[in-house]
Amino acid sequence: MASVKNTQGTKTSQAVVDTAADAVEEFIRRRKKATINDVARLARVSKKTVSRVINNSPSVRNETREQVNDIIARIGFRPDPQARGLAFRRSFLFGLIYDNPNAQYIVNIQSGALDRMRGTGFELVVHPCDKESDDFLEEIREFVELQRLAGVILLPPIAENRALLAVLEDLDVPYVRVTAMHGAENDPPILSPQVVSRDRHGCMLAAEHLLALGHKRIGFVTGPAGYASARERRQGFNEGLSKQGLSIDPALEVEGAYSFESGLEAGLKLLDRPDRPTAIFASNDEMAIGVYRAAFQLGLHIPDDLSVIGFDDTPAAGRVQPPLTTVRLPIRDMGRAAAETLIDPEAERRASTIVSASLTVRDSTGPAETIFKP
Amino acid sequence: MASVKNTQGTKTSQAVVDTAADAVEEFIRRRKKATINDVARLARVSKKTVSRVINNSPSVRNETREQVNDIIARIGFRPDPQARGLAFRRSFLFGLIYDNPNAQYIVNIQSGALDRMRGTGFELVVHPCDKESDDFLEEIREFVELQRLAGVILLPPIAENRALLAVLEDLDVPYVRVTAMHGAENDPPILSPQVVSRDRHGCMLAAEHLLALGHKRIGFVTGPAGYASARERRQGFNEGLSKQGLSIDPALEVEGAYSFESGLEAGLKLLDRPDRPTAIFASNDEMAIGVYRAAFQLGLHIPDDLSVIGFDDTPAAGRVQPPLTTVRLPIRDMGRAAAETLIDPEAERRASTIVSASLTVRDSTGPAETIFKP
DNA sequence: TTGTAGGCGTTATCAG
DNA sequence: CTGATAACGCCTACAA
Repeated sequence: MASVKNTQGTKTSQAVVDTAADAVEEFIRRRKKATINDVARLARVSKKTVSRVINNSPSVRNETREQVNDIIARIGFRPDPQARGLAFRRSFLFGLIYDNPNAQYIVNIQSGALDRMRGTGFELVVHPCDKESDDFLEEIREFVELQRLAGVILLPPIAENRALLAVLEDLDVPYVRVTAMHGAENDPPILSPQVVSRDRHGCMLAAEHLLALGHKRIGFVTGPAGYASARERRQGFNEGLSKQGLSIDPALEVEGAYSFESGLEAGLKLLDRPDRPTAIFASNDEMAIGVYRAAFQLGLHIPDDLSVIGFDDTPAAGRVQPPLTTVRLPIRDMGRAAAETLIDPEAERRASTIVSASLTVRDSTGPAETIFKP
Repeated sequence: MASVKNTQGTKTSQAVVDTAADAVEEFIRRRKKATINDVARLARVSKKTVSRVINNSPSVRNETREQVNDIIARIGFRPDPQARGLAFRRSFLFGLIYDNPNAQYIVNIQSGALDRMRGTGFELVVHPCDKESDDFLEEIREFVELQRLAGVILLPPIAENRALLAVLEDLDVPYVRVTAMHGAENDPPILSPQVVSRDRHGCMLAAEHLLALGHKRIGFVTGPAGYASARERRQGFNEGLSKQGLSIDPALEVEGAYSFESGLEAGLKLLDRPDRPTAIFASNDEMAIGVYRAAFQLGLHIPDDLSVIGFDDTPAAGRVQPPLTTVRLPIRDMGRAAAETLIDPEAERRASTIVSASLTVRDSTGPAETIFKP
C-alpha cells in the first residue's frame, strides 16, 4: 500500500517525476504483467485516458499522451487482446479458411499474410474445411461467430462459393477473397474485397511461348469445372492461341482435377495416339508433372518429343527432370495483400488488389521442329 | 419486457415447462447470440449454475443440469471464448510455433492437430519465426504471454532449443515438442511432453534394404549438424549397416542442409569420381531429389547405375522419375498426437508419444550387381 | 481534455 | 447444491 502522496509544498514537476519514477521501478521489480490500471496509477491519470492513448484518440493533450506512453514503455504494458476483444465485441484474430490440397500454396499465403500482420497485434487462426461436408456453411458460421473474427481470408476454391460469402455478409465480418481475376463470363463478378491474380495473362504468355517455338498441335489439360482459376486459365490460354488464329482443339482437351493422377491420366489420353500433340499445357504443376509421368511411360522425351508447361511454379517445378517451364504467381505477395486489405481501415474501397503472373521458362519446352519425323 | 411470471396456482411442472417454452421460442425468434444470462433466465437458475454446467462441475443436481443443458441446446448457446478466457486468465488458443521450410510438413502437422482439435473449442494460431533473429526468444515470449495461449506445439528444429523451452517453462504454458526420438548421446534428453518419431529405426530399415540389394559402397548425405533428426538418422543408418559389419564410410559422407541444392552438391561430390558409391542415402527427400539431379547431370541412371533413398515420403517422392524409395513418417498422426497431448488433462504424465517410421519402397533402389562393369 | 459509472460475458469467492 | 457479488482488463456513454 505504499501509495505515494504528493506533498503540497513540493509538487514541482521534478518532484512528481521522482516519486513517479520510484513507483515505476518498484512496479518493474515485481515484474508482473501490467494492466491498464497500473499504467493509470503510475501515470496519475484515469484508466480511460490510458485507453484513449492506446486507441489513438485525438482528444488527449499531447503532454498527457507522452506521459502515458512513457509509463507504458517503461513498464512494458501491452493491452490484453482478450479483454479488449470482449469490450470491442470483436477479437484480434484473422481466420484463414480454405479447402485446398496444395500445401505450398497454403503455407505461402500464410507466411505472406503473417508477414504483413507482424506488429499489428493480429494473429492468424487457420481453419481448413471440407466444402463437400453437409455442415460446411454452418461449421464456418460458428467458427467466425464464436471467435468474433476481425477478418477472414478465403482461398480458392471456396473463395468463389457464393453461399459462403452470403454467410459472411450476414455475419458482418470483413473478408477478402484470394482468387483468379474474373474475366467476362456468364455469371456476374463478385464485388467484395479481393486479391486477384492475372491467371489469364499468365496463360496467354504460356500460349505465346509455345507458339513462338512453332507448336501447332497443343494439348490442354483443364482444371476442374467450376473452379474460377480453371476457367480463367483456359480462357487465357485460348486468347494466347488466338493471336495466331488458333484455339484450343476440343479433341486435344482433357479435364483434370488439379492432381498428379489426373494429370497422368490426361497425359496418357493425349499422348497415346499417332496424332499426339507436340506440346501440352497443364493448368497446374501437379498435373504437368503427371504429364511427365505419362510421357515417360510412353517413352517420350521432354522436351525433344514433347513440350510441357505447368502453372504455379511450385518448388517441385524446379526439381523435376527436366525443370518445368511454368507460370508463376506471387503467392506470398497475395497473402500479404490479403492481410493488408483486412488491416487497412480504408479497405472499404471494396477494391481489388491485382497481382500479375509471369512465365518462368525452364527446360521442359523446346522448338516444335525437332519433333517432325522425316 | 414480456417477462413471464409464473402464476402461483398453476405452477405444476407442466405449466413451468410451458411458460418456459414460450419464453424460449420468443428468444429464438429474435435470433441474437445467446449469453449465459439468457440461459440462466430461461432455465430459471443463476448464471453461476449455468457456468457450473458448462464447466462440468460435479456439484450440480442432475435435474438442474439437464434443465440447463436443455435450454442451452434449444437456444444454441455457446460460451464466448473471449469472456471465458478473460475470466480464466487463459485463452483457448494453441500456438503452432516453427521455423521450418518444409511446407508439406507444416501443413500435415497443422491438419493433424486441427483434426484432433475439432469440436474441443480450441483453435490453432500459427506462428512461424526466425531462430536466427536477435529477438527470437523475446518475440515468442510476447506472443505466448499476450495471447495467454492454452498450449504450444513446437516443431523441429526449434523443438530442440533449450533456451526456448526455458522461456516456455517460465511462462508456465503447456507445450509439446514434435521431434525425432532421442538416442543415447552426449547431451541429456529433454524431459518434457513430446511426440517423437523413430527416425533411427526408419533409417535402419533403409540401410538393411540397401544391404539386401547387395550394396557395399554406400554414400550418406547427412542433415545439418545440430539437428536432432540429422543425428538420429545418421545413427540409425549406421546401426543398420553395422548388422553386416559395415558403417558409414567417412569418405562417402557429406553434410547437407536438408535442401535440394545441398543435395545436388552432395550428390556431385559423391558421384563425380571413379570409385563412386552404388547407392546413396540422403537424410531427406529434398536432398535425395538433389541427388537425382546430380545423377542426371553425370549421366547416371537411377536405379541401374545408382540406388537412392530419401526420408519423409513427401508427395514429390512419388512423382519424381523414378519414384523415390523413402522412409515414411506419419506426420499427420504426429500433429494429432501433439494436439492430444495438449488437450488431455492427464498430459502431465510428461510422457512421450512414439510413432514409428516405415520404408516405402519404390523404384529408385535396385540390386547392386547390375552396376558392376565387367 | 479528462474522469465516472457501467457493461462486455464469463468465472471465483463465499455465503446460504 | 445454489446464488449474490465481485472480479477479469478493457471500452462506451455520458458528464464535468
